[in-house]
Amino acid sequence: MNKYYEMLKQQNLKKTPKRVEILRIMKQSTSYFSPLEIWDLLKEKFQKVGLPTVYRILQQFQEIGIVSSIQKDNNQLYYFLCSIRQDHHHFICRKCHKVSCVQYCDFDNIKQLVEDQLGSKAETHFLQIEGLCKECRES
Amino acid sequence: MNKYYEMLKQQNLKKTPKRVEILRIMKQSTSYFSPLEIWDLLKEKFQKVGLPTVYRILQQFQEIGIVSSIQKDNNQLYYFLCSIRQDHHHFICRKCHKVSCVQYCDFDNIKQLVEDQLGSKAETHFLQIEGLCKECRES
DNA sequence: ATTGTAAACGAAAATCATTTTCGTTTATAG
DNA sequence: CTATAAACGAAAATGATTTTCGTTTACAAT
Repeated sequence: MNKYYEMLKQQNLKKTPKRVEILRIMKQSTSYFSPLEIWDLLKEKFQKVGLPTVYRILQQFQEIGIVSSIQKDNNQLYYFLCSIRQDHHHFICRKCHKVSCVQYCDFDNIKQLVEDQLGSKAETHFLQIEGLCKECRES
Repeated sequence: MNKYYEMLKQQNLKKTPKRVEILRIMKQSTSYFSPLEIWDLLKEKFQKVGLPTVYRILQQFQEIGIVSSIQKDNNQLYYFLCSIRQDHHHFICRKCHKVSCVQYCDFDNIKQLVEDQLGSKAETHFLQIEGLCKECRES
């Protein structure tokens, strides 16, 4: 966890009990979480904790690169622990909601295609893959 | 527009003035629209038109494949006209919000990578590319 | 150890996009 | 022309996310 505490300190974010517990919760699981789910789990440890606190912390974690978010059709926020800096993408299991990093990025090729086809300059891209993870497809 | 009217008829959706006008508005532009923006433009033609109607029609258009939606950080809905059936992806200009289709899809390769790396079965994927379009980068 | 201060927090309310309900109107097939 | 399923508007509901603000806390400096 020291890596995360360092990242917090570098951004002038304090190592508070709520932040520590949210990190602990997210480290325990490979799934993505909604703010509400995190809140429910936080309440097991703290008698007083507000939902806005959860939203704030998750946003901050995303800003400093501790968590990433996934996109869903219902347009709600979901977060999972991922602080890999290298370009990569995520595979999400439809059934168990596990998130796995996929070491793959075709951005150089995409950039060139966009340049050739449209004359446009590609700056960022977002790729998300969904399906059934190894465990879920076997059961 | 006949193509769209055919698509409506096939799904038992009537060719109503509101649907016709929304199609006309979206055909006029290469940008994506929020439901609110569509509503504002609709109100120029109809004195009485509800925002839920706009939401309903855009949802239906998406379901039958007349429009696609894009993902933004603010988690709001944005739609643009696209009824290409072939696998492809979209380039979005950060500045003018124009959406262009990119004839490219690496899904077979992604499927194989996911299989090899994770043992998981990729079923769908979502790729969105952002940057500056030809016109905006030149100005 | 004490203190000053910026950061964090909780509670409550606000915001705001989106959806639902329901009674009325309309498109269109027969 | 009529029947009927679909569409619509108005109003209210929903529900996720954010803001405000007064209080508390972490922690660096003393």
